[in-house]
Amino acid sequence: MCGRFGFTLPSKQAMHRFGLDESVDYETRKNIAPTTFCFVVLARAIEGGDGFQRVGRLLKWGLVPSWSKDPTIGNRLINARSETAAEKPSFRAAFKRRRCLVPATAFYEWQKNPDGKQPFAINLTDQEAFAMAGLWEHWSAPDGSDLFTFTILTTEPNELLAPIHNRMPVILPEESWAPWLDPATDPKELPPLLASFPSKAMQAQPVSKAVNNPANQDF
DNA sequence: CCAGACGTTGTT
DNA sequence: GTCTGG
DNA sequence: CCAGACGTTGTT
DNA sequence: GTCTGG
Repeated sequence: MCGRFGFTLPSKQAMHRFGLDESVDYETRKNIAPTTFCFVVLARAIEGGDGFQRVGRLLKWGLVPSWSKDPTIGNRLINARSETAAEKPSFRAAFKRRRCLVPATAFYEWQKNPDGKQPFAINLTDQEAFAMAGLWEHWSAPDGSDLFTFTILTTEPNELLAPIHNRMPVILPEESWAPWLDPATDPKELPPLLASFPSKAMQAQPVSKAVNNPANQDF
């Protein structure tokens, strides 16, 4: 799965890396936990024209369905299975029209062994920032305020991740970013985008258990 | 018709 | 054990 | 994902 | 919101 990740690319460079037309400033973080506001990339329709622009936004990690009465459901919907998200009531509306990229420079997985759990950091061998596949949603609070949330899609682990964990986040190759973001993409074209990323371009290293505490940013 | 559920992970 | 919060 | 909290009554 | 179950 993906319950923790890091994103250390500064705002200005992220605009270039992800081809953004508009964005927001944020603090880089090595240790990003669920329920916090995170930098995501989504599509915004061009007014009076065709197509869309890519915009950067800060959304809360943990998807709250628009019909939910209790927004704390988001604490448990930090991931969505890519195999079933198109059908699940909590995710299907977002899967159709509100897909997003979740930029990261690493994600963390915990490997169970006889001594306990060993955290691993996984990133791209070339150290580039990458994009995890996400879904976002809008929830209106009873008091009229708005809450924008997102979740990260998961898939089968590749050869690198299999010894560590039984799920991994969906990582989108660059050529998949546009069709994933485009609300007009034919739904039939989406499942092939969600395959496990090739392990040859990735590396995993054990890291300090200091990562366990979301308050720790240095380890 | 209304009421109630709607999710993921991992562990057992 | 199970839930909430970061 | 992990960390941290969790509750009532009655008695001392 | 939408589906399932009674």
